Amino acid sequence: MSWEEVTQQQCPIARASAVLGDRWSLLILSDFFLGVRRFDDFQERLNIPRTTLANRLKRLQDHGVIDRRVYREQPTRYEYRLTQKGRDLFPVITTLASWGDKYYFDESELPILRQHKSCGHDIQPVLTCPECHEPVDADSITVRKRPEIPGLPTVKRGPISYSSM
Amino acid sequence: MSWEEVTQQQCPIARASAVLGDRWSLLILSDFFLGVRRFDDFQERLNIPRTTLANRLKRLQDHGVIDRRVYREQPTRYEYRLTQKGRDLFPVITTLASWGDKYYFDESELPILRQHKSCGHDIQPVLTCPECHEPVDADSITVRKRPEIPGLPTVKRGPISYSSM
DNA sequence: GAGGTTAGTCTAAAAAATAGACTAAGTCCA
DNA sequence: TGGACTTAGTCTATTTTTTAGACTAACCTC
Repeated sequence: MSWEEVTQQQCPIARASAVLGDRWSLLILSDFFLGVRRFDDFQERLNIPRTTLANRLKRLQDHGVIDRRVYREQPTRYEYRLTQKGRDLFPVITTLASWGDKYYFDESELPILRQHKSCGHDIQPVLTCPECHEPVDADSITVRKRPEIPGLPTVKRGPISYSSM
Repeated sequence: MSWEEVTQQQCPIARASAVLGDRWSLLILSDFFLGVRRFDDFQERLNIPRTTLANRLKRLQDHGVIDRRVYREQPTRYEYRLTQKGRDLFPVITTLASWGDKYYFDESELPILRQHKSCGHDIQPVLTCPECHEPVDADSITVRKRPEIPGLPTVKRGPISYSSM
């Protein structure tokens, strides 16, 4: 099974991995959320090989996560911007950063601080239920496959559980 | 700059990418949250090359995200389990799944449904401020570098903004 | 006209991923 | 006793991807 086929599966994580599943894409995205937009800025900040950066930006564009726009004529220069689809990755980057903060840094030594504009606190955002507003974690959620729908592909990778503990 | 060096940076996303930044790790993690624990089950569900799977499980172990335990003697058989550090990746996998659901599936055709045990609703969890409980997105957060601390490495990849719009 | 800026491309070498056969140490069945 | 099955991997050769770093194009500034 080729990587193309894997990422075409009936699985949102597979689709997302087609876009973000490599060494650099999460770091590039993270830099986008820190305001970076230009090729050479990404290249210098990340120390990413130029060829690889060009390929990654191309892929993010192809998937509609960023777009490229002219910011100066003569000579024509381009910069990259997050699309709405790209901005919607904010929760992913943020929860990943919180996890990294928790396991790799002391609380007093966090490299980047995130302040909630409206209330003024430095925060690590939490995942909550949109219906009852309680925090949710792995134990508070039950996953299940959607019922088979005629005409739609079968969900092959649903939840399982082993009989033994 | 080697990948080892990149992932050693003063940046939580870099540290996280050292663990998860590749084609397969997010998919493997996702399967862990669906209850999968055994080598052959991962291999069959994901169609991942056996060598690659062995390497990934090893890396996740090395980083303390999963551990390997005996579940049967004679012959000795091992299975893998998420550690607390691994379970703490739940928000990352969940927000990534929500993003994939939003952009790659119709609402009525989501492959996997997540039900909040306590309130019973099928939900897409939302990111909120732990202080004021409002939802947060990219626009509601201000990022800044931590002040320099003597004895600690400088934060090289802080937020930037360009003068022009 | 020398040097700088910017967004890339090109090439050869190194590293990583892949397919698929193979292994070890047992079990289960007849 | 032998044959098929189970399970968690390893081994090897090939293909794909990544990498370092030089180079380019088209303009600007001094």
